[in-house]
Amino acid sequence: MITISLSSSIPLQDQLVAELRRLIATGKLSVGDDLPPVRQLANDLGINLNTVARAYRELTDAGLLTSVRGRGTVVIDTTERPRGKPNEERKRVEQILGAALTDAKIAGFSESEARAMIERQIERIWKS
Amino acid sequence: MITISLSSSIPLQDQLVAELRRLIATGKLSVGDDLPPVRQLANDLGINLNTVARAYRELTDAGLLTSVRGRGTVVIDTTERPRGKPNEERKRVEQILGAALTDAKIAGFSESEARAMIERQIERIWKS
DNA sequence: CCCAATTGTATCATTGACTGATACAATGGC
DNA sequence: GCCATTGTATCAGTCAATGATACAATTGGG
Repeated sequence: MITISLSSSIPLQDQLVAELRRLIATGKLSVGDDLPPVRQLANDLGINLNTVARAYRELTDAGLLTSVRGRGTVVIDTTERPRGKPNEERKRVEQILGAALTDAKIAGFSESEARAMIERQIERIWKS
Repeated sequence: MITISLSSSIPLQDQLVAELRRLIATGKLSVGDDLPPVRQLANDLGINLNTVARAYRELTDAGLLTSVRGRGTVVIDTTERPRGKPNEERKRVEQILGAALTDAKIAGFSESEARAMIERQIERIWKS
């Protein structure tokens, strides 16, 4: 269900966060669902448990998950759809985004690779 | 002509390479054009001369520039679109994605709104 | 009630990429 | 030949990412 690339230049933690965001955004994970314990997921993916824990922490800080020691990590929010905005403006921005993503696909990038790049850019643009 | 962000999380060298690629791809730099000496450009941008030299070197290795000690750096090819190096390609695509998302933010869209639009485009581009 | 298993968290060390300071080497004009 | 200009090489410092390990809280079985 969750796949990451150990050889990618994209940090493992970022890849994992992107994967989890994708699962939540696409409904593969719903409110109330339990996530695997950090040790189990870390073992399955072949990475350190801290890397998983930090990914969980990042999404917890973002308000998507909640973690309780000894109990586990649960989905508590599935990010909502956008509210109204001028339709033209949305179409324009969406077209630019679509062009950029199309470029990414033509360049040979997979969906998850594109998602990882998107996460990095969102981090840079909205959170720094 | 060349602008980079000192506070960005994207490495300066990568930003500079992307900028130079952009100038070459858009015809702002043509075959035979001289690039600024590494020290001058470094001084203009407020960064280390090595960072500029490494960016030049990267594009030289890619076959777009030629550098001769004591003489300078010149554009020798404007047609090349290397598909070979996934890492370089990734940074190029990431820059385009970043520009699109920056546009979205300037247009007033929130992070979650941007994510929703991204989901829609990914659905369209990769899954249909 | 205890204790052991389970689970997330905190701390410290290591590694590698990025950047910079400085010295070196080649080219060309005078 | 000299020297200013230009790219290159070498070394060091910083920081993010990752990992190894120990700690702390919760749960459930006896």
